[in-house]
Amino acid sequence: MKKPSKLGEDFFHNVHEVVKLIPAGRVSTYGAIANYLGAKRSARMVGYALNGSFSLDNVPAHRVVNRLGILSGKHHFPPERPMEMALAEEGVTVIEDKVQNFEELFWDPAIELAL
DNA sequence: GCAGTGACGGATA
DNA sequence: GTATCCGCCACTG
Repeated sequence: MKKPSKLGEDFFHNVHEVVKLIPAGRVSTYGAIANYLGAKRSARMVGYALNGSFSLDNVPAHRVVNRLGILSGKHHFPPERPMEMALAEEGVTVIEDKVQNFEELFWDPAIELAL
């Protein structure tokens, strides 16, 4: 038997996997990912997991924002490459730390991966 | 084991 | 829109 815990290393890993599945030019939210992983009330854990994503190069954490489309984690990015810039490079318009056209760019794993 | 903290979300005022 | 409170769970001291 594996670890019976709902959240743990698997959760941490799953978050990275889902984030890596986000197509360029699209964005997702902590809540959506948490919901997809079955921990919709643990959106905080998603943010925590993304914090560990800095150990990896394949995790585009800049595509993950809060439900308002605000770059909540921009303060955790290196000043050399802020989220706003990374998103702009992919065609996402960001004004004052907020994703414009958020509803259209929103990518929900629970929906996109369910098809 | 307990308290504080955190890249959140929702409800309430 | 802002402020406050609660819930949820992992990490750190």
